[in-house]
Amino acid sequence: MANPMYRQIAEDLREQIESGQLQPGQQLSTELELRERYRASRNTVRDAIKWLMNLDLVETRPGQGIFVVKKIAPHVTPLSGDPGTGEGAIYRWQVSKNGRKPDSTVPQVEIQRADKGIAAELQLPEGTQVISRHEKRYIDETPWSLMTSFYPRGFVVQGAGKLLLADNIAEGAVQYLNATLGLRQAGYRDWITVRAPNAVEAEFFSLPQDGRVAVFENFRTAFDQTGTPMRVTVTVFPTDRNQFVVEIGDVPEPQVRAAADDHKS
Amino acid sequence: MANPMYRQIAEDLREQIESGQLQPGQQLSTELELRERYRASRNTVRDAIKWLMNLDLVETRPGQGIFVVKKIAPHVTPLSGDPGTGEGAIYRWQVSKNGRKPDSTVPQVEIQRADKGIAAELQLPEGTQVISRHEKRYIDETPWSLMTSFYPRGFVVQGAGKLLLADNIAEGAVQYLNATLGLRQAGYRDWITVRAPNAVEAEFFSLPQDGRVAVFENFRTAFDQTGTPMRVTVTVFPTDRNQFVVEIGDVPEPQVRAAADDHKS
DNA sequence: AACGATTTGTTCGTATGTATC
DNA sequence: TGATACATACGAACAAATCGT
Repeated sequence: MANPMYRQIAEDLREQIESGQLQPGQQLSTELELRERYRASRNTVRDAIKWLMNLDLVETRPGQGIFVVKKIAPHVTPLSGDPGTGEGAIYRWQVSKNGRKPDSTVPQVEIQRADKGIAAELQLPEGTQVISRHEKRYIDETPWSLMTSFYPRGFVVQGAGKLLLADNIAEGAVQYLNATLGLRQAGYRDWITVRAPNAVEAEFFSLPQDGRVAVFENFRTAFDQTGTPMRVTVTVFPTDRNQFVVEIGDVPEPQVRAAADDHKS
Repeated sequence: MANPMYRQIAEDLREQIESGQLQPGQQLSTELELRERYRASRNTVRDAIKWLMNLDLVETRPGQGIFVVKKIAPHVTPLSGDPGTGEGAIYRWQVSKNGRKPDSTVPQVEIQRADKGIAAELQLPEGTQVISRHEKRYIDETPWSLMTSFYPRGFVVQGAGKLLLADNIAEGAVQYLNATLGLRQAGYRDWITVRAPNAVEAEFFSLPQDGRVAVFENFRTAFDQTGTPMRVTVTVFPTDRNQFVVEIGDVPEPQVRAAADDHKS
């Protein structure tokens, strides 16, 4: 009696879902049937469903019904590795190594004025022109991440003209900048946050319009051999299909592992 | 007209919040006033408020009113660093370096049977007894993270008896295991996921009971000089107050930086 | 292509409970 | 204690999406 009725209904359905009585993708009873089963009004049943939607356990489809959400098999992105490796090539390799099909759009290249955050990372005055290279990435045809790299505009006049071409740089941007400008990527810093998706991101990733499913935002600042920032890459990953690994020091070959939960009260 | 009324109301209020017209912590008009201002019923106004609550922009306090949420100043946890460093000492150092006050409970020690995930990480059979050391951590009196470390039970009979004491290990667990068992922490792997908090976590961190604010879950597996796992640490961090940095290769001194958003459509 | 049946989405009204000041 | 404000619950009506006939 302590809990309101809609929570009790939600708890009951939750147990059925988490016990596997209701399988992912399976349709549950309609609002009308639930109303009868729990002897509650339609609005109360709907409140229970909303609760479960917030927990990302069910989804509703207008005109069809209520369904247990199908969890997407996550992709694990390694954040550590050879500091001198580029982004594009290693992405495809990492994904296909796991037997999945990577894909990405042709880069969309623009010249923009650096906003405060990008300017600070690149150690340039705010408003300085920078080259922005934007790419949408997919795994098994599903939208997976949005990547945007920013380079100082000066790189182009110094001889790295390919940065302005809307085309994949075959040898990778890191190798290309090394060959043309003698810039060696000596290291990078990743800065990981979680936030609600904006409207564009929600649309692209097919996330609910409200903020239920969050996104990772990773700011990667790459430095050359002199410690000068040479690139900032901002990548957005939905948290429902992305995870990260970092390896520091000597770590043996990774093992296959399963998800685990609730280790400690 | 495309959007339902409650969304339009939510959008209007959202703009006022994000433009700074409504400051964090400030009280909004009451449901009654909003009902009159937007000429909508109370339920429609409440739907708009619910939408903003999902986006974590406002919070409601029964008997008081509706308030713009105060964002908590985030703490940034470095995931990279000396692979041989322990957890407890470096945590306090990292936090106080930023001028904030760290705090943590005395460890709560238990002997548990390893569940599937922990057993796999420690490369032990499922159900093997392990030592669990659980600690609650605070920053500036605010609950900040929940940490649980798991060690093989065998460490105790081999001479590392302090692991069973409900007390902070002054020199740090890593140094202690080195001194007693000759185990050197050669490296570790962090595996980062995001999920909805469970009831206990929501309670401890004062998060809403539904899954609106997610938590990071970091599985850290530490390996000794032979490549054998010696510890698994599971730490849970609310995403609304925690961020991470990883540095790979040569990275210059970090700079103070501000948040940035929406770099690319 | 058109229609009807089913199902969820939005909006209103109303009453009562509970928390805070 | 009373007034105020949000929380829960019921009922009702119409809109919009989907599917099968």
